[in-house]
This record gives sequence, structure tokens and C-alpha cells, in this order.
Amino acid sequence: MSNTEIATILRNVAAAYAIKNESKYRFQIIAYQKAADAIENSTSEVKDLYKEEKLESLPGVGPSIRQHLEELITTGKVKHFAWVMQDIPESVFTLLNVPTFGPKKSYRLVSEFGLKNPIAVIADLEKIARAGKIASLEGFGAKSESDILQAIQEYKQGRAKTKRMVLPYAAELAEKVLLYLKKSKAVIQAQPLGSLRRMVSTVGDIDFAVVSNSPNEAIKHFIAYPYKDRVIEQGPTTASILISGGKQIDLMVQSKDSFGSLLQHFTGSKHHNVHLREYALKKGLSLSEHGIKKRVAGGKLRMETYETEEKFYKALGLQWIPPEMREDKGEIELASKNNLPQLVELKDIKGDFHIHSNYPIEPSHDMGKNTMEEMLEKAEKLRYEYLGFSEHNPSLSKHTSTQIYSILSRRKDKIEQLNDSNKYVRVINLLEVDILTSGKLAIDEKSLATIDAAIVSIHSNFSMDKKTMTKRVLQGLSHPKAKILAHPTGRLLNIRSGYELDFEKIFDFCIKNKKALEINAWPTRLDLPDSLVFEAIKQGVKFVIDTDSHALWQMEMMKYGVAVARRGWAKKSDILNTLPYNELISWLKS
DNA sequence: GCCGTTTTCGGCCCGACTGTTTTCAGTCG
Repeated sequence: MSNTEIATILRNVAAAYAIKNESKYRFQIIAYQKAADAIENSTSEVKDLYKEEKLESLPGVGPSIRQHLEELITTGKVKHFAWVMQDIPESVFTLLNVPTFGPKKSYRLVSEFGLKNPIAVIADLEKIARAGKIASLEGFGAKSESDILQAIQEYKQGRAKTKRMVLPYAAELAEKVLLYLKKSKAVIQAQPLGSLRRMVSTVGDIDFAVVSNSPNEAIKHFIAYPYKDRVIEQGPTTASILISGGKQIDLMVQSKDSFGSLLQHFTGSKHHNVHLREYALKKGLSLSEHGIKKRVAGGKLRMETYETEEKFYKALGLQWIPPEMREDKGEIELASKNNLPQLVELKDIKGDFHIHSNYPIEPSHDMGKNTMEEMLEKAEKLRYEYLGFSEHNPSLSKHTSTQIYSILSRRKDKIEQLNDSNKYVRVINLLEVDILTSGKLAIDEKSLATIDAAIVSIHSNFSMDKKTMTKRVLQGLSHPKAKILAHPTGRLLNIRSGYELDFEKIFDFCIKNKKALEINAWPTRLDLPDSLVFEAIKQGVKFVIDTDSHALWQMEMMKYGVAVARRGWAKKSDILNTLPYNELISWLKS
């Protein structure tokens, strides 16, 4: 049973409690939702945590939910869950997947019309709505009926399951909307927030904060966005539209003097904000997007507004927290002690190791589009000190080992020539070498001797079990020339989830043997994922951030790799390609 | 049902918008 499936079960339990008696079970509902969130975001499989007796290390899992999870894993069902859900047809939980359907509405409609078939429930409800039978229900009306049809329509088009956008794509889309927003005189300032500002690897909705003295005008301009499909909602200070492709864009307007509070509120994350508000409550303060409410003499509440986020956090006795850290992982406590880490920045990066040129290496996988010279010129523009070429090793099926050696020797000469003629950027002779199914590297010792170091990676036979795959990777990484493990999970966002690895073992091995893991900035990779970077950094694993560029423009993607590192709380000292050339090369050749 | 830098008991974030109401329930973020 996957973490996602388990999280869904817990959310359904929460929904069942809400249907049974929302006020009575108010805190159970919150508890189950919290546990579901924690499981969904966990870097470890629940079944592994169970084996290691570490279920209660998940935030939000206590003695009670832990026991239920154990029962779920060992028997496949839970008596307590069955009790909570006993009078609720399964079809109710199906309906929860439809936008705008919560527990109450789903249960009401299922009961009212006897929709007991979980497979057909959505189609059945659609027929009923079309027949005009919903409008006459107490508490419903003609508008609710057409809204239900609309929601079902969008559900069928995949809005509920709409794939989240990869970060660089979302950033590009946000840029277009931003340009449009700024065309209005009513928009004094506009900024994308939410998961985009936190640089999460995938972005669902795009959120904007706007400063305006005439919110009405600003909202009117926003909902007139030419590429919108429809307006989802529109009020005096907020509005949401759906654009073609099913993406949602939310907008919130405040006056200038409250913009700091708005930025803070709308950047999230939800968990960070909830924790921050609980923290504030203990100081007698109440937070919102409008500002901070303080209790003053006479027991009255007074609202203080904040123009900047810095001032907002300061009013709570906190350091300003970088958006990438706002995930409720302990950042609030550190900020209260003035002890936040100094995160690595793009300007700290002194070079890129994972570069595929079009050098004729007859590679095992895809080749780059530009010459080594062109890529070096780009590196100079990026003010890099060094650049590592790391084409894929020559294809094994098409060459003998002697041929491979000869290709790599020629390449070595070429790189030496480049180093002689190039004034600004040092060239490092790397190679991306496949770790074969056996754990052996794809090229032999003689060929390996032609390069400074190898970036090793998995490009075949992904479906090995966790133990075997871990053994394979560790064997490949244990070769003295192998210094970096590239795109360690092999995931491709929205395409495949990657292979299974025992990262405890990998981290441990890297620390003991001075190996580095890669943060690969390729838009659909962003691999190692930030949550695992966070664990690795805590333990002292070193990283390199690479773009894996196959063309010049891709060398600009470094900022997304840096974002992953920052989300993992990496400091400059955790990232090896922030080192000056001499220190770097001595590590590579060590 | 979870949790602790004023608590192992007594708390638990805050507000916007919509539709159906005539003061609020449901959903969302």
C-alpha cells in the first residue's frame, strides 16, 4: 500500500468524522488530515517506517493513529475506520474528488438520491442534475444545480487530477500573467506567491498579490484576462480564474500599508502559516493577511499593519524566513533564536559539472547540441570559474573497449587544448558513466584513466527491488574515479516516480567515502528531491548542483537547482561547486 | 487525536467567497 493510498484513507476517515458529527469530532478531523499530509509528504514509505518502528516520528502520528496504521499494514483494514465509516456509502468518498464537493455536500446528495454505486455515482448525479431534480432540494437552488454540472464537467476534463506544472513552466506562465496585470493603472505592484515563490518543484495554482488603491479596478482587470476560461469567484479583495488547460490563478489585493502581511499570508505554506499563528497566539497575537491583531488595554483588539514581510516577522520576534524554508520543518523555532542557516545562493555557484556538448563521442544516450567552445563561452558569461564536460560514455553496443579508449583519449587531448587556449574558465574532464545492472561501471579501467572523475548514474533496468538497486548504486559509486551520483532517484516529474533506493545507506556511504550527490536542475528532474536533500544535509552529505545541459540556454536553469538546495536548507559550504577551482579539483582527484 | 522553550492537560489559525438564506453552512487555501 503506497503512502498516497494510505493518506487517502486517512482523509476519508476525516471526512467520515465530519459527516458523523463535525463539532464533536472537530479535533479528530484536524488530526487525521494532519497525519494524511505528513504521510503524503514523507520521504520514507509508511511500510518501511512500520518495520523500523518509527511511525511516530511522522509529525501528527501519535499512539492512536500509529496503532491504526499498524493494523492497516498487517491486515489490510482497520476496525476503528470501519466503525467511523459504517453508515457512509463508499460513493460519498468518490464524490470528494470532484472540485467544490466536500463531505457534507457529497453525503447529502448520495443519501437524498440513494447513489450507492461508487463507480457510477458521478454519472448518476449528472443525470439527476440534468433532470433538474437538485434545485428543489432544501438548501440547494438552480445555481447550485448548474454549479454541480459545471464541477462534474471540469472533473471529467481532469481538473481535479490536473498534473501540477513543473516549476520552470509555472514561472514562465506567471511571467505572462504578471505582464498583463501590470498593464492596469490600478495595479501598483504585483508579485507571484504561493508554491511558486517557495520554489516548490511542482506548482498547482498560481497565486498573485497585488497592491492597489482601487481594488475593484484591479480585480476587474484581472478577471478580464484574455486567456481565461471562466471566473471561479470574484469578491472585493480576491478573485480566481480558470485559464485554458485547467490551471487556476488566484489574486488577492491589499493596500500598500498591508502588503507585507499579504505577502506573508499568501506565500504560505499552509503548515507554516498555521504554526506561525499558533506561535503568535501564545503571545496574545492574532495573524491574518490584514496584519496583526493585538489585545490592548480594556481588552480591545487593535490591528497593526505591515508594509514589508521583514517588519511582519520582526513584530513576532522572528528573523525574516526565506520563502523556500516555510514548510514548518522547524524554521520558526530557529528564527526565534536568530539562528536560521545562511542558505546557498545562485551567485555562490562557481561552475557546472554536468554539461553535454556535441563532441563526437558516439554516446550511449542523447548528445548535446553545442560545441565545447560555445558552452565555454556561455560559462564565461555566467561568470563561472570552471566547467565540467560530462558527455555520456560511448555506446557499449557499438564499440569495442579499444575504440572507446581511443575516443576518450582524443577527447582528453581536446580538453587539454581548450585549457591551454582558454583564459577564463578552467575545463574539467568528466564523463557521465552508466552503472550497469551488475553494478560495474560501463567503461574499463584504461578508459577511466583518461578522465579526471566520473559522474555515475542509472539509465537502465529501473525496476530492481530496493535492496538490489542500492547494492548496484553503491558498487558503482565505490570506484575511486566515481565521485558524483547524478539524478539519484531517476524520477521524471509527471512521468515516472524513479527507482527505489535505501537513502540512509547512500547518505552514509557518501559521507564516509567523500562522494557527492547531485542536485540535477533539469526541469522535470529536480533530483535529488528537496525533501531528501533536507535529510541528507542534516546528516552532512555534500552536493553538487548541475544543470545537465544539452544546449546553451539550459545552462540558465541553475537557479532551479539552487532552489532545490535552498529548500533542503543547504548552505554554501554544503555545495561543492561553490569551491574555488583548486580546492574543487583536489576533492575530485582525491 | 496530537502535542509541549510559560502546558503530560487543555488547548487546537484565520479569513474570503458563494448560494441560500435572512444569519449561516460549506468549501477553499
